[in-house]
Amino acid sequence: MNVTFNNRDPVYLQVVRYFKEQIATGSIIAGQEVPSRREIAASLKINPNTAQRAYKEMEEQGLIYTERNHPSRITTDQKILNSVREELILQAIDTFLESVKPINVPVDELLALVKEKYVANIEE
Amino acid sequence: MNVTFNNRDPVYLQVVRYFKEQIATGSIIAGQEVPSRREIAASLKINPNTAQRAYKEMEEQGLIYTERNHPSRITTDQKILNSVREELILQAIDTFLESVKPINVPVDELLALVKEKYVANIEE
DNA sequence: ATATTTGTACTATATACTTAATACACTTTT
DNA sequence: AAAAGTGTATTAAGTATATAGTACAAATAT
Repeated sequence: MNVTFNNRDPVYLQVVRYFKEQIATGSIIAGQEVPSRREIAASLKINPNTAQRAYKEMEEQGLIYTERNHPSRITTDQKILNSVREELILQAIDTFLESVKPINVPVDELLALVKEKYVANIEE
Repeated sequence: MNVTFNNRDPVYLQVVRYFKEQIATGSIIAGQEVPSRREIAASLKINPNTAQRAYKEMEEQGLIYTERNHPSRITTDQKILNSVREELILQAIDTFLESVKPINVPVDELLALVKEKYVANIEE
């Protein structure tokens, strides 16, 4: 379990995002049990209430389900699971393009820079 | 004056960013007078204190300078001015790559999507 | 059966950001 | 000279997020 928090977004949303990333990469799969609220709070060093809030959010988005007083599990709804990866990528691109839009960067310059930094980033 | 705020970042930082974008695109130039705190607060419908905080931040970053009781002006330091565009672009790319890094998207797929969405975004 | 572990709920406090309302010294305009 | 517009500063209050501490019913493990 390896989550690096930023100070910008609410922690509970960053936790949700972490699970989405795990789903997107296939690191966690349909029906799999997720850590309890208290467990994940301890391992991420966050407050159990914050963990609860994250799980509640995931439940509302249909990512996990919970049977009364049983550990929560990743949904088995393949439709939802399959959409996660695309959702994350497209949303990242959207945010990115919105942020550079006001600067009028030519597409070629932009792609070249992204490519360059992508490679550099991997090598780190 | 056309600033669209999001609810994620502090308003004063979004104002700073707006001025950086204007500098990056050459819409405002070295030595140019900027609106007074009260003026920009009125036109952006934000609190004068928030405007003051944004200007104070810009002053600390060397983007504007203020002679006692005179309207603030864009710096004439070309070194600073020239670095703004690159700073904005590289920071956007950095944030973008950080956000997709955990998903392990192949560079080709990523570039293709960025290109596709870039074009689609312009046509809007 | 007892203890531990589930999920869930509630109240209180701390912090960061924003807004609100003034105030003051100095410059420019009238 | 008076009025309006500069930048700057201070204090107070509101909101969202995170933390802290506690509680309870139900399931599981011992």
